[in-house]
Amino acid sequence: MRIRCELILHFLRAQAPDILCLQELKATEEQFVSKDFERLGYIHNVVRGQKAYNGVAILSKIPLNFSQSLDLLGNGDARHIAAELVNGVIIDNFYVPAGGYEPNREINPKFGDKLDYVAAMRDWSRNLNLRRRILVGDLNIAPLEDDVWSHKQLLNVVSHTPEEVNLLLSVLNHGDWCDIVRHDISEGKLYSWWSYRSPNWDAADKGRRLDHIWASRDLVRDDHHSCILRAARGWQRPSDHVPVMAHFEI
DNA sequence: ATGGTAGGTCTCCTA
Repeated sequence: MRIRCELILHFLRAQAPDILCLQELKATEEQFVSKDFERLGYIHNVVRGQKAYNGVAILSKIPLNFSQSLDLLGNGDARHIAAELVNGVIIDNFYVPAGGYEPNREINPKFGDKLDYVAAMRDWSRNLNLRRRILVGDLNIAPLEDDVWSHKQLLNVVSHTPEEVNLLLSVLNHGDWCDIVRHDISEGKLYSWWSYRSPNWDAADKGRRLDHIWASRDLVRDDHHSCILRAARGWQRPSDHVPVMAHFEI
């Protein structure tokens, strides 16, 4: 996040969202400098930081009633922060574990942690009274065939295995969330992430939709819209993720 | 069939 401060400010000036949720800050709360964000009107900010790894934040122009942070694995990872806006809408911002390379929890404990984390999200979500609530984040899972460049070639690749996909869909369905970006853009391939390891990301276009915005059903109206800012992947010193945006009339 | 890049830091670990 620190190395991408200028990119974030550029995005905020250009798009001026009311709220920006960040994941994988790789910074402590002390290292998270919010003065520049405050200058742009984001004065209601909440951060859950961690040295070198993880870390999540919510930048907001809208006043917040309170914030909280869940530790779903009980290991101290900074992977969630939630805030309630003054209008009563709660935003949950998650950074789901990436899960390592081998999609087998017997030989790769990181994959087991990922499965456990998403299962804990399902149990948490199931007990919510789901109204006026938005869930966003780097969920590190691309659930649909059109969320990856090749469904068949990624079936055994962490982020698109049936085990992960079914777990994520169980969070979505048991909680009765609406995948608002897919609701708004229902047809065709849709990606939010392109690996750094592919030098020609644009031409090769081997992307995945790892970043998501979900909403409780009561917030889903006819007049909202979503978009993914693909162009941001081509900016100077880009992140491998691009902004996913949704507009709500609340 | 394999390796490719990036960031933060413990010169390696995680993504």
